[in-house]
Amino acid sequence: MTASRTRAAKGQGGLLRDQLLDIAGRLLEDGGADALTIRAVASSAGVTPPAVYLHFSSKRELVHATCLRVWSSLFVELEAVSEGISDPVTALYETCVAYIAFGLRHPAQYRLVMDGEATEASRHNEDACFRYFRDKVTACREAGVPVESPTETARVLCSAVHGAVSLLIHQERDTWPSDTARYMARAASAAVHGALLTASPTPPPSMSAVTRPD
Amino acid sequence: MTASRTRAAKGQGGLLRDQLLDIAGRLLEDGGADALTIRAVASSAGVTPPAVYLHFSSKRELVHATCLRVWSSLFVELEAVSEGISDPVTALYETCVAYIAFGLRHPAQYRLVMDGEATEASRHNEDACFRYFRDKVTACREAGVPVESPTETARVLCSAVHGAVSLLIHQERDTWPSDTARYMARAASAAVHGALLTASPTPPPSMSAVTRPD
DNA sequence: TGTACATCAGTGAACGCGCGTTCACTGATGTAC
DNA sequence: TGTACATCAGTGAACGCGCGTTCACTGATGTAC
Repeated sequence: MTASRTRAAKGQGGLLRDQLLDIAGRLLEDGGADALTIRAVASSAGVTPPAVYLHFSSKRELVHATCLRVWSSLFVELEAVSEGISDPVTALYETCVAYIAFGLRHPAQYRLVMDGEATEASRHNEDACFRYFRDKVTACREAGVPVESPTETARVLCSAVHGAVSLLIHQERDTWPSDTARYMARAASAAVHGALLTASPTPPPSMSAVTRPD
Repeated sequence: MTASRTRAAKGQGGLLRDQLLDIAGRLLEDGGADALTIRAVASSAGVTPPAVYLHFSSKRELVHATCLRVWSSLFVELEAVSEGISDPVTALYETCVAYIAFGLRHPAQYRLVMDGEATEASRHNEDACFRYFRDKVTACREAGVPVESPTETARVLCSAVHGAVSLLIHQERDTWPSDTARYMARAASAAVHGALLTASPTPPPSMSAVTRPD
């Protein structure tokens, strides 16, 4: 529906491809996954639907390329966090905060990659993300934190941070906690404490386990 | 598609309604949310699509009724758990386990009520569920666990158990951890420990906070 | 330097599909006289 | 006891919709001779 557009020059057909991906991202933000259709993308680009097929062989591939973009921007943000943090537990905590922040900042994108249908590439990226967290857990163990199984611990950790994102983005924005930063910090803190403190043989929770004798 | 069916007797038209809801649940289990269509429900019941409108005024209402069933069976299971558990922290923990178990046992139903579009009634039930957890947290506080804000703590707790369900049901079943019961216990334990131990002013996670001097 | 041609970024119209939903109708059954 | 009638659980055919996708075509542009 966007106004006229000048046709790309001879060798520059590929420019449309990037433009279509930009638009796909914007559609996702504005209207969620249902708004991401070939026709909407085309019309937003000021182009007819068949033009999309010049660059993506199917809708599936368009969605797939959109997902890859989301994953890579998430990875960039996560990797930027640990730089200059020497305490591995603190680094893990800040990684959790960054993950939650990313999800809350891009709810539709987050839903697409996590709730969307699982392609092989999406599985691969999910796995890479999991391994990223597991490596951070392993670093904690190497620094002396008692962790029996980094894989199991990372799974618990990931489920907690995923939940922190997921719970909010599946409800109306006006029911979100007033102080989002505080929520993120608290959720990340609980995730790390919960995952690491149960990483060595621990009795199930009971009064005596959670009250500290003063 | 199910074989012939004998038409209901004179006053018994309502029988079809329950049958349609049973079928809706089964379709959900077998094929996910996409499989839940008016036409599929009708054809599974051995009836034509317009017959569905004798009992539900729209697809939305059919879905809505299906959601209500899911919520009420979840509540029944949660409430059965606490009976006979005197330690409130243990009761909270067992509630978390039961919640996760329910979600993993009914993935499609869980997705429908949590990821589906938010009707007023679904919001009401989500809220009731949240309050259920919050009351359990409050019980812990009354027993002496230091909890600054039960609402905030319950939110963190809910996000963790929701994540424990959500993370698994959004991936292929063959990538699930081999020992599901162990996963549930660990995730629930981490959720409760994480939520309660950060419920009073706590420094952010760091090496010194998670290593116990022996 | 002019012209024929190949290239390539797009267009325009149409396809079949499954969906939710509507509408006029049917035919068995309990009930009133 | 027999018959006309109202009731009501369903049918059958069709509607419009937006979708992904296909196919034959167009028209500007760089290039070879």
